[in-house]
Amino acid sequence: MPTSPPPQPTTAEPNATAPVKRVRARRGEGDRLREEILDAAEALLVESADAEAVSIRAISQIVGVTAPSIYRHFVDKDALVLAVCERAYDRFGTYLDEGAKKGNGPLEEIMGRAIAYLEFALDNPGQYRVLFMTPGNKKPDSDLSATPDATFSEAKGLVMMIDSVERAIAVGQIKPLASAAEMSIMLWTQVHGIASLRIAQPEMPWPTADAQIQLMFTTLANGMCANEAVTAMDHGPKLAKTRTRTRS
Amino acid sequence: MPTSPPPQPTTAEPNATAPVKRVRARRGEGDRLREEILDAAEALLVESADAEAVSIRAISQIVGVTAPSIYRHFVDKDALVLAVCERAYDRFGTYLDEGAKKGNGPLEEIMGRAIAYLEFALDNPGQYRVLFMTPGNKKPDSDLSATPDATFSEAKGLVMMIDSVERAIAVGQIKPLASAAEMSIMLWTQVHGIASLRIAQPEMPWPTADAQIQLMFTTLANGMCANEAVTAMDHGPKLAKTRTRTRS
DNA sequence: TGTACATCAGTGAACGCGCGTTCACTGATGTAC
DNA sequence: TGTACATCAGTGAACGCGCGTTCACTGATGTAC
Repeated sequence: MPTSPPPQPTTAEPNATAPVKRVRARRGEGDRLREEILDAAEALLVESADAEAVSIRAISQIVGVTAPSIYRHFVDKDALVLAVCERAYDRFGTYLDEGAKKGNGPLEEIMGRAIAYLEFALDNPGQYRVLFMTPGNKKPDSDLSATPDATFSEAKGLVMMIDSVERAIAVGQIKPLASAAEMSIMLWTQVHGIASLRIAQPEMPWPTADAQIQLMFTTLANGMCANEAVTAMDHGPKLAKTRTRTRS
Repeated sequence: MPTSPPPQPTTAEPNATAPVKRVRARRGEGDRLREEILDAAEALLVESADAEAVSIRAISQIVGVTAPSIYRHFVDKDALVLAVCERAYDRFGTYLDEGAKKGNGPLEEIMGRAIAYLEFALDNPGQYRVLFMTPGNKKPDSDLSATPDATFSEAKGLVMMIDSVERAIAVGQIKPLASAAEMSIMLWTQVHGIASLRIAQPEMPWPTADAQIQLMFTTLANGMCANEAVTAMDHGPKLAKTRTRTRS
């Protein structure tokens, strides 16, 4: 049974208009604000994909609450951003899984995953940016060194991809040009390349995303070079002097 | 003939030690500080590839000058950052051209360019980040709409790449799976994918950059799928409902 | 050669701003007796 | 059923900080006479 709204203090209208006039959460409903804060933070992240333009004050204003009340739900700003990322990351993972489920057979799973990846990234450029285009502390530092192999298994999507590739190789759908892990990473970097360049340089006259991913598939399927040209490609290390840049 | 240093006010040592004690530039040498400012700004950009942690104050401190003197050389911070980017962009372009020159024949030019691209990106992650991993105003907005086709011709490296691909197709080294422009963009996104993911996620246990680009070449050369699997790849549009995201 | 003066590279103090965060508080809600 | 009280969601004022930028200035350098 809905309780009657509390009388407004002194301001003009008692109920509607004005900046929303939040109804204060009930005793057990503390988590409601928490979710609203996350929503607002994510919204800010999306519209101004612009770095950390997201501020505690802006978030609190959207939610219709004062800045300090955020600290009742998150110990500090980092914790908030982390929570936003985790939520987005989870949704991303779920979306990829759904994409994979659409196909039957490992090759179609892989394609489904790649397509879902690109869809999610282009539909959620702000989230994609913080998750995959920005260096640094998405996860608390302690976690990183905690489990040595966790770095990759944390990237759950990649693990699933490796699994699909292994099966595709076993079934004979994919040539084992390298280990399943290396090939999965290649697929990841390729689709990430499309997504991230489009996001970072939206003003460029790109082909449609569809054309791009189709060309990627076609090239993977057919190979790009005439046979007599292939020999040109086989000589030792390609990169000179480059510092490794892994585990800086 | 070196003029004798001016007497120090009251502080301890008259000449050495202490934070460097800049010699003030001569009459015509105003541009010396300008270059030093650019160097410092770029250095900051590199070491803290972390967004715009670069501040006027930090720059001026490195150069050994007070903050306001920067405004004698750049009208505001945006102009400074823009100048840093332009300088880096020029160097990048030069480096790519050198990489291309090493090979003979269009296919080797393409590979040389791709390899140089990855080298530059991994050796200059800070610069690469601002140039290709961060959305927004690298160029003054006016320029963007000025010349309609300038958006791509501004990306000089891509234009050169398209040229190489055209020649490679003409010579029969590359199969025309799509237009030269589309294929060039694909090559760009692929190598960007490798570079940008390594830069954004340095803590991941990546294969060596060399292994990655070799696998990319190999895959482009050979195709990745067994022939009987290829048919699975040919069906209409792949992406659902994704908003176009170009020219937002 | 000597002096007065214009030039101009760089200074030092200050501005207003938005930020993350703290602190003591208010007042509605539910509970114990 | 009625009252006193603990709980706890949210407030309002204030903090210190680093930022980009401005302003009037200083004082060495080069030039004109």
